[in-house]
Amino acid sequence: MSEKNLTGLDEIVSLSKARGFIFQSSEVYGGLAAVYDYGPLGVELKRNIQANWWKAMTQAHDNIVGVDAAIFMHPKVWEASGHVEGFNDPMIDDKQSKKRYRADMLIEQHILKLREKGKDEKADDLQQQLDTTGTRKGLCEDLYDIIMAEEIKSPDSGAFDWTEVRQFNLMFKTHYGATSKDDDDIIYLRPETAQGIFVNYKNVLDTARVQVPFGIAQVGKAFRNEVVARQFVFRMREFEQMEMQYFVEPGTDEEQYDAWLNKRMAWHKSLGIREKNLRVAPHPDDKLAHYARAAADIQFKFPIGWQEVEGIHNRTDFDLSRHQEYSGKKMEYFDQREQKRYIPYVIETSIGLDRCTLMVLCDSYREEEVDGDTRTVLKMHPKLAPVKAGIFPLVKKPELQELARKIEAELKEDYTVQYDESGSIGKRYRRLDEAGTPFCITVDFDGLEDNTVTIRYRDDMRQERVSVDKLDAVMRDGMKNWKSPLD
RNA sequence: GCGGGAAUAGCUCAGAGGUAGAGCAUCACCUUGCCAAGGUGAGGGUCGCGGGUUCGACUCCCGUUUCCCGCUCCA
Repeated sequence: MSEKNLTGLDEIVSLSKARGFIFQSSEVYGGLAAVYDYGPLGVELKRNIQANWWKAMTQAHDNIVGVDAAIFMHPKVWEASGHVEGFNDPMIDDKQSKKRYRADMLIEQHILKLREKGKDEKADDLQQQLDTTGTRKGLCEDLYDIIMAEEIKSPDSGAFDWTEVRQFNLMFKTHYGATSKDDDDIIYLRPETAQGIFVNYKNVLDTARVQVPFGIAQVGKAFRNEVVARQFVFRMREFEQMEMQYFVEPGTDEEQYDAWLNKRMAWHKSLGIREKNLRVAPHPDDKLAHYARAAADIQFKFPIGWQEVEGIHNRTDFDLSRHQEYSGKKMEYFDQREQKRYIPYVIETSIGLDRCTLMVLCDSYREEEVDGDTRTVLKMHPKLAPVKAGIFPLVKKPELQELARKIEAELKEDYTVQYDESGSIGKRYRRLDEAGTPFCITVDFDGLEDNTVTIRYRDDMRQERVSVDKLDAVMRDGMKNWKSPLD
């Protein structure tokens, strides 16, 4: 059986639309950039992944609990977290070299040069102007005016060919309150779900009878005004995170970090993702985020290259300390046994649900040659499949329809199933191959005599004769013992 | 954000200054005894959107939106 490798996301995008996994948002109005909607198959797949994660993180551990925090949060949260400060840089682009600079840094360098040349008076004047930016026309305009007036040139190209100054704030703003229009009433759509966990850390500690080390898990939407949002659902402006923050005693954080990195990698494999397409990529120390002591990505080999699906971070006590500072509320944990007090360190596991869904689609997508014909099939783990079984009468005869409907009604109790009697039997098999459906059940006339049906497997198209009573058990086994087809 | 390319039916695409086609998909009826290709028919597009040129624009020009590739950016 020969196969074609994906060379880009095109096939996935087409299939997603044609079969109803993922659509572009507001398509009838021309689409909204970097926003996507999940269709009937997509929502099932996504929810299955989410449910699997939730179970693996909460149910499977006795010291991890869940929360569901609101998207809106007090604006001070984002001051404490560092997002307000960190996302407000005014940037300017050199049109010649295509390089981007922080506008205020350009001016500061220029001032330094002036001082080197002994033009202190001029430098003082500029410094004064720089210190008062935002008081004349506006932050960006004031900076731009200085650069224009001083004819500051690009450090790289020496060109004087600038775009205007723009602010890249990655947080979405909105107004809180129906009549609000003042800047005072601005709140943000959360750029990460983690803060919803940190601000509830005390509540959980006080109510859930947990002791360090313990974890809080959450699934929810987050929003970022990415400068470049692209590549289908890989980088979206509205996306869903599945996060777990694990609170540990300082000093044990490195060990816990390693442990969680391993556990999370194991989870990805448990989804049936092929090992050759997974890897861990540690962040070099100089690339670490402001809050992190150590960080690594779990990456998947997408058709567009190795890309991050999940991040594991040692966030230290940065977040809790900052919230203690900004809120004035104690974030310490008191260890009764050791009689000591400390602010816990936090190990974060943060995975993009949309990226994970895309990963499953990419990893399972196959185009196979079958008798000179191309079969498109999604060989995903059966437990993730949007539709678990197709149920077909071999031909459209009332007796067969009746038994097929009866089987459908029974299986419906526990599985998502699809009844189909249109077209040839082969066509129906192939149709569900594209939806990743692991089992197809076909009712024929022999079966009316001995209460048996044919079950056909998606991965190898193998067929088996089974008793109707055993269907549930056969499917259960098939799901439990499934192994990713090697290629 | 910059540079380049693209946008025609649900999907993949052809076409062309005189108001659009194919394959697949969808639906109906017939057929069909286990791997997409049987028969008959049907639905579906103001050719991304807005302007302009023209007797006439899907086609030419301008703008805009969206997507793709590269750069840039990326908590």
